[in-house]
Parts: sequence; C-alpha cells; structure tokens
Amino acid sequence: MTVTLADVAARAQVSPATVSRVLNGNYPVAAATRERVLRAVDDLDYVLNGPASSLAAATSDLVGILVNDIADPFFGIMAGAAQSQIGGPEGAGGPGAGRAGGEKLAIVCNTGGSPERELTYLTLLQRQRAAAVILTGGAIEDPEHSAAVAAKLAKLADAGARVVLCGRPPLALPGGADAVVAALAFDNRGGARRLTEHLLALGHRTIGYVAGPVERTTTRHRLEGHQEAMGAAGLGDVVEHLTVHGPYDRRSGYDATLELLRREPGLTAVVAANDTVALGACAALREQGRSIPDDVSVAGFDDLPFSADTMPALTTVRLPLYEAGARAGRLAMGREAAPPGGIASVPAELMVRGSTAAPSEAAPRG
Amino acid sequence: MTVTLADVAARAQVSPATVSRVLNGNYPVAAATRERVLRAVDDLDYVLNGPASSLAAATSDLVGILVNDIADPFFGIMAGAAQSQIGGPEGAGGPGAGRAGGEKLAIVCNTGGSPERELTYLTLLQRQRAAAVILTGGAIEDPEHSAAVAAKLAKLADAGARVVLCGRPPLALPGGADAVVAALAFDNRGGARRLTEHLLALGHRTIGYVAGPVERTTTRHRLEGHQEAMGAAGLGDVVEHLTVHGPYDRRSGYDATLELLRREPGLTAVVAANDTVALGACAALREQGRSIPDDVSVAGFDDLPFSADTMPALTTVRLPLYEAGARAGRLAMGREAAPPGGIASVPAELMVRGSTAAPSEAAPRG
DNA sequence: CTGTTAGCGCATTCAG
DNA sequence: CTGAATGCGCTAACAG
Repeated sequence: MTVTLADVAARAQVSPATVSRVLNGNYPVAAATRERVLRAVDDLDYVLNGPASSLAAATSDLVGILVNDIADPFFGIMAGAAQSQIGGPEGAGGPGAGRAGGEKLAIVCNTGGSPERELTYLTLLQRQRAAAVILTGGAIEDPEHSAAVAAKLAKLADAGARVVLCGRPPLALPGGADAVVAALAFDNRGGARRLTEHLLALGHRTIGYVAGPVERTTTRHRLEGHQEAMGAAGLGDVVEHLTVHGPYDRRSGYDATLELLRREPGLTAVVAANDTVALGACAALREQGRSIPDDVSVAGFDDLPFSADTMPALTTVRLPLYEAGARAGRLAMGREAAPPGGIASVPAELMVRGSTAAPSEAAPRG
Repeated sequence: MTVTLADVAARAQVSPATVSRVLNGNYPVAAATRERVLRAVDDLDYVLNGPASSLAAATSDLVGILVNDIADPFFGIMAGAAQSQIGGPEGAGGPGAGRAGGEKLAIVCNTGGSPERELTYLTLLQRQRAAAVILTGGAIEDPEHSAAVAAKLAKLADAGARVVLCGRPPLALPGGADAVVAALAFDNRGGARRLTEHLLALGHRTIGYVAGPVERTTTRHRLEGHQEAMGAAGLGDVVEHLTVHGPYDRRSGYDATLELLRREPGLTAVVAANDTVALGACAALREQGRSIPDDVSVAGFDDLPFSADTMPALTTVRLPLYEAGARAGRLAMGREAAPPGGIASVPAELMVRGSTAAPSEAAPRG
C-alpha cells in the first residue's frame, strides 16, 4: 500500500542506499543517477518514512520550541521568528519540498506556564530524539523544578540535541551551562529600571507596580529593576506596599490596579509587568474616572504590536522579540556561532509615548 | 549509553514484550508485574524511543496543528485550545508523565500563510506518520493549491491520520469530504452581514471596507457578507470602489484607510477585515484628525482580547475561537462525535461597542 | 561513485 | 497472562 524506499530503488534501478543518499544529499551521487532517482520519487509520489529514518539515524529532524502561552504574541513572535530560520519550507522552496529528507520540522509546544507540562514536553521531545530544543520566555524559579529541567536538558544535550534559551536566563545549576548551546537573556532588569527612572524623572513619586506571577525569572528581574530605580530615588521602602502580583494577562492588570487604587488613592503612575497587563490597568483606571496620562500615567513592557496603537499610545520597553527568536533559531540550527561564554544579553529599549506624563499639580502627596 | 526497552525488561526480569505492554497499556498485564516494570522504568529513567515505536506501530503520537500566523492571537487562541485537549501533559499529570507511551504530542506549525509552506508541512506531517492534523484559519482559494491540499489530506487520511478543519470551510473537491473527520466553519458571512447592517441601521451610507488578502476564503466570505448588507440597502454598486485589500495586519489597516480617505473623503465608517486591521485603521483616522466614532465609526472582526480595551472599545464580531479550537482538538482525538455530515457552522456574534455611532449631522452625502 | 550487509528499538503476531 | 520470534523502513559502515 505505502511506497517505500525499496520501491523507489527498484524503479530507478539502483540500490536502496543510493536512494537514501540522494534524498539526504549528504553524499556524492552521480548527477544522472540522482536524476533517475528523483524522477522515480516523483513518479511514485514517495514520502520518506520519518520514524524509520530517525530510528536508523538516531536523530530526527524535529526542532521543539517551548512557549509559555501560545495565545500571547510575546511568544508567538519569538516562535514565529525561530521557526522562520528552521522551518523546512523556508530553505527548500522547490517542488517536492519536504518529500525527501533534509528539512527540519519546527514545532511549537505550549506549556501554558505549567512546570509539569514543561517537563513533559521536554520528555516527549527527548522521546522523539529532537534535533534541537528552544525554550522561550521566563523560567520558573522553584529550585526543584529548575533542577529537573536542567537534568532533562542535560539528557537532551547528551542525546545530541542542541538546546537554546531565548528570553530566559542561563541555567545557574552546575553542569547546566554545558547542556546549553546558548542563552539569549533579555535585559529585563535594566529595561525596568530605565522605565521607572523615566517616571521618576517626570516627577512621579507614588508609583504602583503590577508584577507578574511570583517565582518567574522575568517577574523578578523586572521587579528588581523597578526597585533599583525606586531605591535610588529614596523610595525603596514603599515599593512592596505598592506592588501586586498576578498572571501576565489583561485581567490581572485590571484587578491589580483596582487593588492599588484601594491601597493608595493618590497613585500617579502604574507600571505594569507587560503590555497586556497594562491594557487591563488602563481599563480599570478609566472605569474609575482617571484619565491617562493626566491623572495617572501607565507604562507597560515588551512593546507588542498593539502598544503603539492604544489611546494614548503606551510608554513601554521594547524587546527585540523577532530578532531574538530568529537568532535562537539560527543558533539551534548551528547556523550561527554561539556568543562568548554561551550567553548573550539582549538589550531593552525604553519607548516613551503618550501614556506617561508629569503628574498633575493637583496630585496629592509630594 | 541510552537505555532501551530491553534494559528495562532485564531489570524487571520480564520479556521486552511485557514491558511494551505495560507502557502502552493496551493489554492485560498482572498488577504485580506492572509494578515491577514501572519501577524498573523509573530506576533506569527510561524514555521510550519515539521513532522506533512509531516505526513498529506504523503511527506516531504527533498531532499537527497548522496555523497561518503564529504571532496572531487569532491563531494562538485556537491552537492553544486545541492543544489543551490533546497535549500529553493535560491528561496524564502524574509523575513520569510522558516517559512512557500514550500521550500525544501536539505541535503547531506556522505556515505564514504561504501555500508552499502549507503543503510542505502537510508532507512533513505525513512523513512523521502524524496521528491527526488540524488546519486552522482560512484557506487559499487557488484551485491548483486546493487540489494539492485535498490530495495531501486524502493521503494523510489514508495513512490513518484524522484530519480536522477549524475555522476553514469544508473541502469542496470530490473526495475531499471523505478525507476530513470534521470541518468547523465560522459564520464569517453572516457575522459580516450583521456588522454592516448595524452600521447601516445607525445611518451610515458611505462605508469603506478594508478587506483581507484576496483569494482567501475568510476574506471572501466576510466581504460577501458586507456586500449582501450593502446590496440590500441599495448601496451594492459603491462597494467595490470603497474596498481595499491587504494582509491581515495593522499596517494594512493603516495604509488602506488612508487610501479610502483619498478615494472618498466623506467616509463615515470603516469596516476592517479583522481587529488588528481595525487598529491600524484607527491610527490612520486619528492621524488625519478624525475622531472615533464622532467623525468616523470603525469596526473589526474576531473580538480578540485587546478589542474590548481599545479607546473607544471596538465594535466587532465575536468568534468563539477558544471553544472552536478545543472542539477541533477533541475531534482530532476522536473524543467527540463528528457533527452530522462532518460539517458544523460556528456562530459569530455581533459585539456593539463604542467605536461605532450614528454619523454626525455634518457628514456630507446623504 | 555504488551495492551489500547489518542492525536501530520497538510492537506484534504466535505459542504456551 | 507472558515469552520468543519477526519485521517495520531506513541509514551507516564496509567493500568494491
């Protein structure tokens, strides 16, 4: 029923080995022979059997991309960029592409931010003998989980998979660094610091912070940057009181902002964990009759595409998500040299827009 | 180096066959034996070899989800929902999950809207002997490509893969329907019609339409709904002049709106192909000094999460993306009965919000 | 440059 | 309920 390599070989009057060689292109084959084989492949409409191939070669052409939330463009942009550097279709555009060997299959796996799912996907990828794995976004900081992930990655690497971290800090654990080809870490701390400094420079003193979920590296780094700036301005001791944690979604921004307003009605600025959260914060403020930025300034993080289009446009910190994802993809494919030490810091750029302004004179406190 | 099933069998003092049986759970095994095997699996930290398993079983546990643009939440939401019904991690939460067999690996493939990539991914999935394939979003209408896709799907189905269409109309081609388990089609036409009717009811007569890329089913159906409504209001003949096509992105909405304004400065409403495009339209209008909705009303489609948070909130058509994606996932897993005829229409709901209002008296035309 | 020979690791018959 | 044997389809040494 299903046509195999042997069928192609028979039709092309060559040995199966030769067919395998032209399909994988990793071996010299006479042009005439190759033509004949290729024609047979086309005639028979042959499609390589991936599992058989992977079994024999002890490696597959699967490249896994783990994301925390596939519905969030933050991850979608990175994943799409990575995929563009990997994806079978990209390089081999010709007819019959994908029919034979060669192309990698970039696949994105959605962990939903769950530690268990992250581990399970890693195992599933290990089981598939993935050629490479890219982990995107912040890591969970539970020591036990970190150790488990590090162990898994070590095994993956051991089995020949290239592991790349994108938007995630390098593995702190012993041996962790060896398992990873490269880690591209966003400068979340620096970006957050500059953002809060911007607010302080405008004259804000009572600044609420809607943080992400606890025990995530991204959350902690951004919060630390905020604290650094506040501390330097002599406001370090109020930060905790004006910080509320929640998931990275719109709803969290909404709820947390109401809570902040309750704690401190004289709030003149809200810094959100990311742009999506900032959207929720804006909604809450408007509902409370506060105008942005006249009554309260709002700032986000990431600079997602919609952020420039909100009204007023959102002041935020731009992360080069596409570029970082693409680089991670190239790194995973071994098409780019790893940065020195296997670690690269990805810069974050402050984008000042309409949602932040000096606090109005009428604002309380001083 | 790498531990195999035989190693586990040796340690558990059973035959490889028995180990295979407990791992796949498709066969009676004495409880005591199972315990022993499971312990050996844990002790050895054994991970099933996916390729070998797939080769022997002639089917894999991969489920492919094709999306047109992974950075677009429209697809991210559907893909995430589908994955939640499939994903290994979901059902089997216990320790050791994913180590053994059973779980499916949901993988999303980003075609970028390119026909070639779509076909190549389908081939790659066929090559991997995917257990199921879900195609999301609108299809490209080129007859040649449609035929190629239908042929590929037929082959996939032939090889045992369950094919599900989500947010895509059923295959019109002969034999196409047989290849597909189920098609969940959004009521794009009806939703678009009701949206334009809403605008007409408000009194708008000069309505611009920013359509999606040509030759996409989604684009055509939405445009047809718009035309239906306009035609019924006796305005059918101006539709073409006030329609501009472009990709489903923010930039397109921006550019197209400027073009529409050039063609017809007296425009009182803009209907966008989707919410993202609507965002761009809003930006362009504001830049031209038109206020929304006082000078010009704007409407989108999809009701993505951010749409309720724009200023003013966007009038749009809500598509139950999550629900549809989840259902597609269940259908792909055979955990839900296919709808009668294999086809189900997914309703679209008009969401009237602040971005649409009656045209101002000063508006020209009549 | 090409053919021959062995497995890769597992799921299945078929016996028992 | 369990073990022994066979082959899934392909790649990777080896020869030639």
